[in-house]
Amino acid sequence: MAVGRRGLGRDGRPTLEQVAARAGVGRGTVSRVINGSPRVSDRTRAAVEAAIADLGYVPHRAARALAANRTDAIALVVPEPEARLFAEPYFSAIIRGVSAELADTDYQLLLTLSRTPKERQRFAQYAAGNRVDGVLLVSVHGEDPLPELLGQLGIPAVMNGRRSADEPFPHVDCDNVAGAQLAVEHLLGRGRRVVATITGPLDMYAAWCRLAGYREALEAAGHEDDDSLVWRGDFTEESGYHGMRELLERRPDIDAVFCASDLMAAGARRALREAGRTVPGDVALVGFDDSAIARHMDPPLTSVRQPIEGMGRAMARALLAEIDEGMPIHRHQVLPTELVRRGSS
Amino acid sequence: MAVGRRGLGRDGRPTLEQVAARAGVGRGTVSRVINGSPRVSDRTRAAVEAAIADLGYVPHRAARALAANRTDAIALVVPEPEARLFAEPYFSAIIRGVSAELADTDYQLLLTLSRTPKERQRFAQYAAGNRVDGVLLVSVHGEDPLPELLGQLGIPAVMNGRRSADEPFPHVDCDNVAGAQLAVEHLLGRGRRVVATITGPLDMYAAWCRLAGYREALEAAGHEDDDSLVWRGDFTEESGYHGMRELLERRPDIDAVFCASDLMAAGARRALREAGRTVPGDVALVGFDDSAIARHMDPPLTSVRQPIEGMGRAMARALLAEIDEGMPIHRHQVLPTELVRRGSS
DNA sequence: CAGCTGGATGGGAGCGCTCCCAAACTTGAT
DNA sequence: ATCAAGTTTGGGAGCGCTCCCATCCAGCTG
Repeated sequence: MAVGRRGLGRDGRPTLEQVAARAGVGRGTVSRVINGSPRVSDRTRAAVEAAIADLGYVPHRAARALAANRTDAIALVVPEPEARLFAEPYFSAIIRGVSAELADTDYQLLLTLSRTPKERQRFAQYAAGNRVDGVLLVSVHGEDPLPELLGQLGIPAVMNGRRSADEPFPHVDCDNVAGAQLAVEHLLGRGRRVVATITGPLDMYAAWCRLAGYREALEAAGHEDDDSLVWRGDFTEESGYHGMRELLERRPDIDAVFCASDLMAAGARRALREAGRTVPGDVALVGFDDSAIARHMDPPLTSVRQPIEGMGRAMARALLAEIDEGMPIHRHQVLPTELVRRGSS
Repeated sequence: MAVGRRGLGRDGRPTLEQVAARAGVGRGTVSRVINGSPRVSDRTRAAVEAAIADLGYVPHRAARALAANRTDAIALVVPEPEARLFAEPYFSAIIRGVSAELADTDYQLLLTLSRTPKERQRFAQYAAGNRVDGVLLVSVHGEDPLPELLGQLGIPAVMNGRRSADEPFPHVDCDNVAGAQLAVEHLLGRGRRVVATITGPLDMYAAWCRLAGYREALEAAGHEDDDSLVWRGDFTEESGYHGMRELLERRPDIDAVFCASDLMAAGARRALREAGRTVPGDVALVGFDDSAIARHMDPPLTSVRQPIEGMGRAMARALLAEIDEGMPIHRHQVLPTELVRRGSS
C-alpha cells in the first residue's frame, strides 16, 4: 500500500515527506531547499526551513546517497606499517588538517588502514563498490598500484608526498629541498665550515630532496661537493648512530651535521657524546621533522618543520575541488617548510 | 516503467538483480547468500557465489543501509584538543587497534574530531540522523554530555578511559593503579628509600589512580604516608620541572621519583640536571606512557606502558558485541599495564 | 496415493531521497 | 485583455537492497 508514504521514518525520525506536509509544500520543494537550489521563492524557503527546525529534521544519508549516486564520504588510506612508524604526530596532524577542512562540509571522513599490499589493491574495488566520493592517499610507495588503479576507475584522489620529481598524480607535498637548504644555510651562517649530512634512504623521493637541498646550499656558498661528508642512512636512529661514527672517523674535522630526520639526529647525538664531542660546541646538529624527540633532546634539537596539518587541509581542499569541479586547479602543491631553531646549533 | 529493473547499476557496476539473473535465481536468494542465511541449498549457494565472482559484484552500501536500516559504520569521536595534545602516538595506536578489529568485519570506521563542546553535542543528533551503528568515545571529560546523550538515544557506545571509579558507561581502560604500583615497587626493589611522585591533575581519574597506586605500593612496603613527597603537577613538562625543584628543596634526601607522565619526567630530569643530581646515580626516575620521549631521554627513561592498541581492539570488540548482541558481556574492561625498564632506574 | 509438513525460492513492497517533467502560476509586452 | 516566456511547484519514477509472504517442491505419514 502506497499509503505508508506519510508516517515518520521507520525509527521515528521525521522524513522529507513529513517536513513537506508540515510546510504545506511538496517533497521536491523541500529537497530543493535542503540542497540550496535557487529555484525556490523566499516565502517558501522560509516556511520549509521553519518546518525543518520544528521537526528537527536531519536528512537520511543512505537514502540520499542511493538516490543521488554519491556518498558524501571520502576515505583516508594509510598503509598499516606507516601508521605505526610515522614520525609521531604526523598521522594525527594530517587527520586534524583533513578533518578541519571537512568540518564545514557534509563530508564524512572514512579511515582505512590497509595492512597488506593485497588489501590495498582490493581497496580500489571497495572504493568503487561502496562509493566513496574521493580518496586521500598517505605515504605512497613506488610500487603501489593504488594511485593508478584509482585513476583508471575515475575516482578523484589526492596523495600526500610525491614518488618522484615529476609526479603526475595530484598531490600535496612540502618543500624538502628548501627545508634542507634552510638547515644548511643556517649552519653555514653560524660559521660552520665542515657540514656533513646523514641522509634517508635515497629511493624515497623526500630523502633524495633533502640531500639535494643540502648540496645546493653548500654549492651556493661556494663549497665543493664532497662525498666523504655524506652518509646514507635509512631514517632510523641506529643508522644515525652508525653514520655519525663513520663520518667522524672519515672526517674528524666535521663541525656540523644535517640529519634528514630527528630520529637519526638522536642517534648521531649519541655517537657524538660517545666520541666526546659537545653539541653545539664542537659539532652543531640539525634534524628534520620537528618531532617531540627534537624538543626533548639535550640540547633541544634545531629542526626543519613540515606543515603537516596544512598539508592535510590542502589535500582535503584539492580533493573537494576535484570532486565537485571535475578538475582541481592546483593538482600539484608544494608547501613551504620552516626552520625551528633550538640549542643544538 | 518498471522495466529498468534489469540493467547494470547506474554507474555500470553489477547489481543484485544482475547476479540473480546470471545465477538463474531470484533476488531474494542472492540476498540470502550474501547475508549468509542458512536457508539456501548448497547447489544454489554455489551457483550464486560463482555469479558473484564472475561479475565482480560488490553490494551497494547505501542501498543496503537504506533497506536494512543499519549503516555498517561506527564512529570514533575525538575532541579536537586531545588529538593535538595526545601523548604522541596514542591517537594513532587507538585507531590502529580499532581498525585491526574492524578489518574482519564489514564495518567502516568514521572519524570525527569535534572542535567545540557544542559540536560535540550536535554530534549525537548527527549520529542518530545519519545512522551510525555505534560510537567509540575517546578522552571523555567529566562535563561531557555526549555519553549520556548517546545512552538516551539508545546508540551503542563504548568509551576509552573512565571518568570515575564507578563509571557506569561501557568502557575500556588500563590499570593505572597497578601501573603506578609496578613503578614504585620497581624503585623500592632497586633499593631506593625515599620515593617521591609528581602527579597529574587530580580531577582526572587516571591521574588520581596513578597517585593511588603510588601510595598503595609504599604502604605495602611499610612506608608511611608522607605528603612532602607528593607534588601535584598537570602532565606538562613545565609542571615536572617545577615539581622536581620544589621536591628537591623540601626533601633533599629524595633518591627516586615516579612521574605520572613521561613529559613531566622530562621536566624533572632537567631540574635534576640543574641541581647537579645524576640519574640514576643520585635519583632514579620512572615515567608513565612509554612515549618516544622516554626512549630518547638521556638516560632512556623507565616507564609504564599502556596497551593502547589493545584498548582500541577491546573497544571495537565490545562495541560490536553491544551492537549485534544487544548487550555486551564485558561492559567494563580494565587492561593491564606493563613496566618498561630502561637506564633511568 | 492423497494429505501434510517443512525447507527452499521468487518477487512485491518499500526504505527516504533526488531527478526531472509537466502543471500552475507570474510577469511583461502587445 | 491576450499570449509568450519565464519561474515556481508538485509528485511519479526509480536508486539497489532487505524483508517477508506466498508459492513450490520433496519427503513422509497413514
